Amino acid sequence: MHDPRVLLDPATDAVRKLARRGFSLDVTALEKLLSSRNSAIQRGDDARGESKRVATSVKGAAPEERAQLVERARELKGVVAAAEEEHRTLEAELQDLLLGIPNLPLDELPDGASEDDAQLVRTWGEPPTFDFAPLDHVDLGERLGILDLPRATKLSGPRFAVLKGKGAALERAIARFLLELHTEHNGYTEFSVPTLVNRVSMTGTGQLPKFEHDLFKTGVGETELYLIPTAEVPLTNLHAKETLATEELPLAYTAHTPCFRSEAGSYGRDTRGLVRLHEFSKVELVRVVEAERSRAELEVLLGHAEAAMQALGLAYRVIKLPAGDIGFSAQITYDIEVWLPGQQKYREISSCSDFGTFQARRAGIRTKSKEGARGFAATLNGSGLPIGRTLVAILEQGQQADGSVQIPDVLVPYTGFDKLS
RNA sequence: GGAAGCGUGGCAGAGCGGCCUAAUGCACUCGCCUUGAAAGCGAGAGACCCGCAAGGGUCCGGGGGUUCAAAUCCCUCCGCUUCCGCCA
Repeated sequence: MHDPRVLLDPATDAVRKLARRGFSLDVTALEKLLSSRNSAIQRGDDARGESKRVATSVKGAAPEERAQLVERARELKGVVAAAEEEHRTLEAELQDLLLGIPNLPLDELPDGASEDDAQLVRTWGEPPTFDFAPLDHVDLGERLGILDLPRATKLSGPRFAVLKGKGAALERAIARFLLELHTEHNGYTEFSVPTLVNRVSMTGTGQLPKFEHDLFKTGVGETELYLIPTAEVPLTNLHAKETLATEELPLAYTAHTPCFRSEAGSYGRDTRGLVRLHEFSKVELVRVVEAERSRAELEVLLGHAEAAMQALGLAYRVIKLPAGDIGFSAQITYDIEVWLPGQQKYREISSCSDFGTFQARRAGIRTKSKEGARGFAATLNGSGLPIGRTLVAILEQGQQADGSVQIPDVLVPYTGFDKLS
């Protein structure tokens, strides 16, 4: 969420920036709403102040004076109530408006709104070449007997997966490897968090109110809870409505959780295999930092995600998304795309974003320096990595002529085997 | 699910409907003292909102009500604790 005064400051250049991502900001409406809200607050404050003074003077007043004072106090009570009511209404309107305005893309982002407009940052590793026709992960997985999609559909429907035997073991191994990499080498603290969260938490990170249709929701009696689409939600909201001392920043948190996505609007895309599921698991990285440091911290975060790719020996490239293609809460996003021989394409495997203070304002994550300076924190997050897509890449990049799959060396201590056959 | 109790400042803990602008202690910050520290003494200090500022307003778990006036009375919701029941 934006600070309306900053948004309206011409120096912010908000209208142009938001237009780059296809959002048209109605400055006049916002200005009008803000100033009427402020004057309602002022009127209420003034009346309440007088009301208090009058109430205090009632006690020692002479009887005839007293009646007059009480009369005046009754009047003021009405004024206060009216001003408060007006404030409440306008405040709600203002919040609705502000909650629907996306973050401002940084100027360094390329123009455009499609994947094709992304800017290539670098590539790492050689896409493997094969002297045979490489299979995709579904064919590989089924031949190896580690993947059972028909039964997943029987259990839950399309876009679910069942892994079996060494497939399940490999999934577990990937998760353990990633967690240990990030906790032992990259300085992250591991958390185990709820995967069902309330509406406030979903609003704090920006999934709500705009993207309700992307979420799975549960309802039992009066209780409504949402299934998290990413551990970003619980990890970032851990510090909602808290003031953090700047000395304890940056915070670096990780968690391995299931993620649930409705995938509304992606009908027909990636219907095959493990690439796009309603439920998958992911090791997520979250950083909470001082506002001025957020851009630099994004490079740090990206480095941690890349370190995982490199340790696994997976060929990938990094792209900077164009202004029109970044998520609602982000001000800049890098995607890591892994080479998938089965598709002969680079496909997204990790998204690393800097949210600036956008989420912190919504969630109320404040900072206070030793000198007493107060502000909002900046938040960042990135996948480090999603287990399913990583498994896809390992299968496809590691496949051999005989249909077996070579397991990356770093995973062998966790799997206990170095080959799927 | 049933019963009872409790929610006050960073923590602990007072608080007859109006002098609560919330006592006191601990912790904290800054002085004095000291070679340095501790102790002692003195002073100070919260958060949020409106305002360029001066300043004003709000905050005793949340919301509502009674009253000229609520931390204090009433209702309701939430959370915590204890006992019972149930349960992995």
